[in-house]
Amino acid sequence: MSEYNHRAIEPKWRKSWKDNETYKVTEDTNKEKFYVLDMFPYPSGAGLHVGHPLGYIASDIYARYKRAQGYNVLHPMGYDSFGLPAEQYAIQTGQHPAITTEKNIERYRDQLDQIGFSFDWSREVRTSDPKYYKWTQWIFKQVFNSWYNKSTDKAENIEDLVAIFEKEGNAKVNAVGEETTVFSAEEWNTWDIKKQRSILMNYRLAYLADSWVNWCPALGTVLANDEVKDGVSERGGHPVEQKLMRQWSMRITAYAERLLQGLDKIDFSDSLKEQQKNWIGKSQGASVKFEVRCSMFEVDESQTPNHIEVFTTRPDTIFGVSFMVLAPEHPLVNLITTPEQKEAIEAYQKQASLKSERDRQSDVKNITGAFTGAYAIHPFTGNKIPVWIGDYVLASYGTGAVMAVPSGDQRDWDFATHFGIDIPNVFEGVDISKSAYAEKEGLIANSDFLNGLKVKDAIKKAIHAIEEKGIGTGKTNYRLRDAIFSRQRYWGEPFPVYYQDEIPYLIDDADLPVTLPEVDKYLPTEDGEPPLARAENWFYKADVKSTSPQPSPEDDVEEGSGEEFYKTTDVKTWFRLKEFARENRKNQTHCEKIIWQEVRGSKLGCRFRRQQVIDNYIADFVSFSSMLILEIDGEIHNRPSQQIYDAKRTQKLNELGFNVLRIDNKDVLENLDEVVEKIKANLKTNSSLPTGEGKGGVETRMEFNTMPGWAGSSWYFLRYMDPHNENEFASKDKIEYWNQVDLYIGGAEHATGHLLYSRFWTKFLHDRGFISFDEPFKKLINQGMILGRSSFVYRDKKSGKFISSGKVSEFDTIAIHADISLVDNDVLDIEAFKNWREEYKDAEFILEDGKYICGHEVEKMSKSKYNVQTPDELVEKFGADTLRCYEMFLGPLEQFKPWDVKGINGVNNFLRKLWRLFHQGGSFNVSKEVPSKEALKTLHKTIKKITEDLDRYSFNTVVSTLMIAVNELTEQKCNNQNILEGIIILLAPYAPHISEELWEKIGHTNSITQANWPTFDPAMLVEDDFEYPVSFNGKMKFKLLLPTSLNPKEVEEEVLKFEKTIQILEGKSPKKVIVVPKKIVNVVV
RNA sequence: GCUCGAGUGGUGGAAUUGGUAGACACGCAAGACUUAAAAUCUUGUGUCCACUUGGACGUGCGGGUUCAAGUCCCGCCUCGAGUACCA
Repeated sequence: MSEYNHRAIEPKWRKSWKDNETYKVTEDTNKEKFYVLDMFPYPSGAGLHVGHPLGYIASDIYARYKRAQGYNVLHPMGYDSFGLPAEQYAIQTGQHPAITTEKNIERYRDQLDQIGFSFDWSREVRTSDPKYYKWTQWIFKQVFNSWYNKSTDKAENIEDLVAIFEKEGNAKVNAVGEETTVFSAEEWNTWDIKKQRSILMNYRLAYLADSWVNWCPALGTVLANDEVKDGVSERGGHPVEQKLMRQWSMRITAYAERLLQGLDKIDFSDSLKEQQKNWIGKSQGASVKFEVRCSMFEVDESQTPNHIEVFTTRPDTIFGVSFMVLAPEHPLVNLITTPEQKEAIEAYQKQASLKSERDRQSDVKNITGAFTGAYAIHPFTGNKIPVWIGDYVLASYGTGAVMAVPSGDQRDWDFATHFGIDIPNVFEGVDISKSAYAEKEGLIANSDFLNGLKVKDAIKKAIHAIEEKGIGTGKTNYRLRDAIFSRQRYWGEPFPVYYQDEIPYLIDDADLPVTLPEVDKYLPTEDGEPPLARAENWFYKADVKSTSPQPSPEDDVEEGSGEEFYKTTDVKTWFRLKEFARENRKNQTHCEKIIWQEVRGSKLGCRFRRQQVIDNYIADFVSFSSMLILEIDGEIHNRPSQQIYDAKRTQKLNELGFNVLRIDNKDVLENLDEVVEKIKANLKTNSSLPTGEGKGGVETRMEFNTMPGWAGSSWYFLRYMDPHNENEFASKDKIEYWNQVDLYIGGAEHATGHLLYSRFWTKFLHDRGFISFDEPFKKLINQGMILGRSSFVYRDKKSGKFISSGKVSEFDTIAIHADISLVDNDVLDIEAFKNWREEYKDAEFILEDGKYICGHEVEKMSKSKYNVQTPDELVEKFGADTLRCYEMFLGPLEQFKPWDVKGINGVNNFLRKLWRLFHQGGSFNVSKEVPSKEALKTLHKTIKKITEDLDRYSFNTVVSTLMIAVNELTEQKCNNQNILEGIIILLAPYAPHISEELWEKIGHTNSITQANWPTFDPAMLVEDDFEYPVSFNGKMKFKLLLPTSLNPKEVEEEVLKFEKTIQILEGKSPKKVIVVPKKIVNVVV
C-alpha cells in the first residue's frame, strides 16, 4: 500500500479507538485536568451539514492537544433532546416525540462517529432522559426553596426566611422580590398555610405569579424574551402577543448585578459580553415621587393615591419636567382620571391593548397618548404638571411611568411637540427648537440650585436634594426581566410540583423523577390546559396538609382515598369538583355539621368521608366500605327541577353500586335519633371494596406545565462530570476535580439565553453550597457560521429559456436556485440539470463559450436553497482527516465564512504529500539516522509555531504551518524517523487517523494519543547569519545577509558600505540609520 | 437610532508586541507526462510602467503620530451582528 487510502485507514482506527476505549477518561488527581466542552446539539431530523461539526472539530483538536501535553481531558458530548420540533412532528403524525428523538440521535451519532472525534461517549447525557431530568427537577426544587438575601448578596434557604418571619416579621428583611406590605411575627403566625405560602411566593427564586408573558397562539405556549425576535417567535416566526398569565418564573433579576460583574472574570468575546451587558441593561439614576392632584374636582384625600413614582437617569433635568406619562396599563390611571377624561382614556387604553407587540414596534413614529385630567405637583417648583398616558411608556420597565423632560429626551420632545405641551429649556446655550438635547455635556440652566453645574455634578446634587426632601432616592434599574419558566408543552421536563388547595407543593425527592405521562394527543385540552392535563391517572399521593398552622379538631380534613375508583375520565372536571368539595367541607351547613358529629371517626363502625367526588357529583357523606351515600337535603330539594336532577343522580350512583340515603334537614333537627338508626340500618359490615384507608395520602393535581428548553441545558456541563450518579446531580469530589469548563465552543446565538441562564444557575448552586465556583465557563469561543454558496440559473421570463450568467443583462430573467451538486466550478451540468426536475426536462439554454455559467451568492445553508453540503459525502470522497483539516483551514474559527468545496483538494494533497514522505519506491521507508540540521530546524520551527498558534486558538494557521513543514521536508528529501515522528504528533489532533496509521507503521505499539507533545528547542533555530531587509525611508529596497554576531553599530557600517546603498544614496549622507537587531535596518535620508 | 465587530490580490485568508504586506491554499496561465482526458508534477501569478536589471503605486476613503503604520490616533464611507420607544 503505497498510496494514501483513507478508506482503509479511517474505519480501522475508529474501530480500534472504540474497542480500546481510547478516549474514556476517569478522575485522576495526579494529573492536571482540562475540560473542553461543546454546546450539545438539539438532534434535529435534518442531520448535520458541514457547518455543524466546525466547532466540534476545533474543540476536538484542542482536547487532543491538551491530552498530548499531559492533561487529563474531559471532552464529553450529549444531546439537548427536549424541544419543539419533535413535538410538532408528534402533533402532525402522532408519533411519540421520544421515538423521533431517538431516531434523530442515532443519525447524529452516525454522522459524528465518521469524523473521528475523541469524545468520551460513556459520559453521554440526554436532557430528555428521566435519569437526567430527575436532577433538573431536583435543582428546580432547590431554586423553589430559596430566596435572595440582599444583605448577604446570595441565595439562601427559604426556611431561614420563614424563621425570620416567625420571629420578627418582614420589616427588616432585605430581599429581592415583589414588595409586600409589612407584617409582624404575630400576624405571620396567625395566618394559615395558604396565606403564608402566598407571601413566600414573593420571595422564592422560582415562583408562580401572574406575569405579562409573550404568548404565541400558533405554538400554543408562552415564550421567554430571548425566544422572541422582532415581535415574532424565534422558531417558526409566529406572531406573539402580550398576555397576563399565571406562570412559573425564575428570579434571575436577583442576579443582575452579579451576572454583570462576573463578565470581568471570564474570557468571552467583546461582542458577547456586550450583548449580555445590554440584555441586563443596567442604568443608574433616581427614583422620584410626584404628588398627584386632580384639578377638576375636590378629591377625597383617603381615596386618591397621592403620588406617581418614576425612574429617571437624568435627575439633573428635573426642572425641565413639563408633563408626566404613564403606561396605559399603569394601575393608577383609572384612579386619577377625571370624569371628563374618562371616556378618552378608556378608549386609548383599549386601543393600546389591542395592539400586538409587533404593531407597537412598527408604530414607533406614530405619537399617541391621552390626557388623564390629573396634575402632578413639581416637587421643587410647585408647578402643576399634566399627567398623560402614552404607549411609548412601557409598563414593564422601571415604574411604568416617566417624568417627561422634552428638552432633554427626544421621545418626550416628540410627544410634547405633537400635543402642544411646553418645552422648557434647561441647558445653557443649546437650541432645542428642532430637537431635544440628549448629550450629557454642557451646563444646566433655568434650574434653581442646579444652574451652571456640569451634568455629572448636577445629577449628584439633584439626587442629594431629592433624598433630602424625602421624595425619592438614587436608584439602579435593570432591563433584565425574570425568566418565564413554564411552557404549555408536552416534550419537556414535568415540574416536581403538585397542588393542594391551589397551593403548589414540591414532590418528595424519593418520588423523583416525575416522568412524562402518556397522553392521547400532544395538543392542549379543549379548555386550553397544557397537553399534560390530558394524562389519565396522573396524580401525586401527598401527605395530608393542614391548611392552618394550628389545626383545630373541628377542622380536620377528610380527603378520601377511595374516590379515585369513581372519578370521571375528564381530569379537569375532576379537579374542579375536588376544589368545590374542599370548599364545601369548610363551609358545612348546620345540619351537615350535626350529622358529621354523629358519623365521624368511625363512630358507627365504619368510616365516613365528607364531600366526596363520585363521578360527576359531590356526595355529602360517603362510606366506601358500605357503599352508602348520605345526602342532607335542604328546602331546595323540594323544587321539581331539583327533584328531577336528584333522581337522575341517584340512578347514576345506584348504577355505580351505591345506596343513596336522602335525609331531610327537618328530620336532622327534629328526629336525629331516628336518622342515625336509619343510617345504621343501611351499613354493611363486611365489604370487600377498597377503603383507601391506610394508604397514607390524598391524590392531588400535578402541575401541567413543563419546563422550558433552557432548564436542562443550564447545568448539563455538571452532569458530564458524574453522569451515572443516582444519588446526587454529581458528586462533590468530581465537581471539585473537573471544576469549571476551561474551553467552551458554540454558537453566539445563545448569548442571551443559554449562556446567561447557565451562569445564573451556576451562581445559584454556588450560593447554596453545591459547587465551589460561580462561573461555569472560563473561556468561550463562538464559532462563526459556515455559509453556503448557492448557485443560480436564470430563466427568461418571456421565452422560459435559461440564460448563462454572462448574458442575463440582455434579458428579463428570474433567478432560480440550482442544486450545487449539478454545478462544477460555476459550470452547469446541463444534462444533470434536465434530469433534476421533471419540469426542466426539455429546458433550452442560451450558452456562452459553449458552457452554461451559473451565478452564485453566499447565503445560509438550507435545504430550500439547495446549497447544503453534508459531511458524509466529503468523508467518503476525501476522508475525515481531510475534512477536519479543511474545515479548520477555511479561516478563523470565529469568523463567518462561505463554504467552498474547491479548496479541499489542496488539503487532501497535503496529506498525500505527507504520506509520501514516509514511502519511497512504493514501500514504507524511514531512516533512523541522525537528522540533518536543516530538517531539525524545520521541525522545531514548526513545533514553536503550532504550539503558539494552538495556545491562541488560531486553528487555521496551524494547517498552513504543517503544509509548510511538509513542503520543506519534501524539498529536503527528508525521511528521517525522528523528524517525521515529531511532525505526525503535531498533526495528530487535526488528522488523527493518518497519524495513528503512520505511527503504527513506524513500529509503535501504543496509540499516538499517548505520545507526548514535542518540546521546542531554541538551540535548533540559532542562526549564524540574518538576512536584513534594508529600507530607505521605510521602503524596503534590498536584503543583506549579515552575521548575527554583529552589534547594531557594525550592522550600520556594513549596510552603509554596501554598494547598493551607495547607489541609492547617490552621494547624499543619511540623516540617521535605525538598526533593530535580527529585524530590520532603516536608512533615513 | 444606539452598541459591538469587520473592510488586505480573481477567491478563502496570513502578517502574534508598530519592523520585509499578500504566508498557506484555491483559481488562473504556461510547460512536462499522455493518442486524449483526468490525475500528477514543474514554473509563473497584487496592479501599472519598463518588460533584462529596475521603477512607481498598493491593506475601504481623508488626515495625523512615527525612522517605520494593514497594525496606533482623529474624521468619514461601506458591510455584518446584536438591540430597539429601557425613561
